[in-house]
Amino acid sequence: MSAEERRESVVRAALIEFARGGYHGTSTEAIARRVGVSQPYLFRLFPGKQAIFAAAAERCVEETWRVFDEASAGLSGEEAADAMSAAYMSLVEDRDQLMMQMQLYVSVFAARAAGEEEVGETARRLWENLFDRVRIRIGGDMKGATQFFAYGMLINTMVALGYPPDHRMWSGFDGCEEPEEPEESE
Amino acid sequence: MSAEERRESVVRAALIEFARGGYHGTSTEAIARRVGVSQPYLFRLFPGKQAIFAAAAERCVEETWRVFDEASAGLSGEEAADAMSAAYMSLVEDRDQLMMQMQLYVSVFAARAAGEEEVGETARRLWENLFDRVRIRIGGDMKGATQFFAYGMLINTMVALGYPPDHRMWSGFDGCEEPEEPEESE
DNA sequence: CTTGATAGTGATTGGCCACTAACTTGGAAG
DNA sequence: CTTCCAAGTTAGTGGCCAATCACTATCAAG
Repeated sequence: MSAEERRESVVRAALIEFARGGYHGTSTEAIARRVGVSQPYLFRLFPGKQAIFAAAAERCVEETWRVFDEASAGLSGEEAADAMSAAYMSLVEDRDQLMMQMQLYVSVFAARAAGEEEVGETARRLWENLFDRVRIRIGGDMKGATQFFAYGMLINTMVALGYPPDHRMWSGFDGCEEPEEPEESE
Repeated sequence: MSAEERRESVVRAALIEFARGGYHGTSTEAIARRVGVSQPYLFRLFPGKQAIFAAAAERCVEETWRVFDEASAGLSGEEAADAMSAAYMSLVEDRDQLMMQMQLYVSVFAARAAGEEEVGETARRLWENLFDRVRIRIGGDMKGATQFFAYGMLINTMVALGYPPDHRMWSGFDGCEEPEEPEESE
């Protein structure tokens, strides 16, 4: 297998492992095992653990846009927004994709707290890119895009906590009806 | 200083450190240094690192509710929602509070991925508790509460990425006007 | 057959870190 | 003054983990 192909499979494996363990909670050993390769070989393909994480994070964002793009191809405005919402909802099945996003966010914060502000700049560029592409697809206004991403982030959170799809906590999304009486004592 | 008082200061220090480094990225040494105490003494006050993290996480959720409760005391409906939104926005200044939340979410996911589903159950109880108290305060409907939390999660994300308060990416929130032309080429 | 490049492994190491054990200090009660 | 307990420390240990080094295997070109 060529080095380039190996790198590709490393990125895929790393995305899964980092999504579950976070940067510090994931050993290069675990990634290597998932790839089916020895641990030292990772350091031939990438300069270090950080580089593997960065590659996985970038892949994660790219992939998210790919899902949105495919789902909303040829559409615009409300229709595009609905299509992308549905697509994101379907990503709930692929928890690792969603969790890698959150790992990216917290890792960026950690890097910034440690004084590495360039990491923050790179990450913001990536994020704004995704945000603006979605925004343009749904018609261009900030309010709509902001709302779209807001619900997306809540979905991420609820997936992290492990709410099953039929749980009452999902009932406040889009077209769901109210399942219970709002009158309760505190 | 009594053991109980020490425990209190450990929880405060741990919240800050864990917020920045995550569970695995934070050493007990760092927490002890912030408290101003030797590292082994932490293990007299708590059974282990996990317990310190759990205490910090619980504190974080409690504190969040305290902020909401204070801000919206005596109010209800729209007024309560607006007051709590403003309060949460002001929490942006206290990044550690917000980031500890995200760390809690990703840690819960990690625990669940490792097979410890009880952690997930506990966390969901905590979260639902907060959610429902907010929901009742703003009038009881799921849709409103869901929207409230959705924007909250987006705020967390943008704080993690380090967007300054006057950045254009904040312009899609509440009463902000559109600052630029939406017509752009992709 | 040899030469060289590319893919890959095994053994190791130095550093960090959670946690333990054994010791010290200070103050209040009798 | 002594006794005792609670608060706190110093020194250590075993385990994990990123990264390095030296080595092997395969294959294609000359």
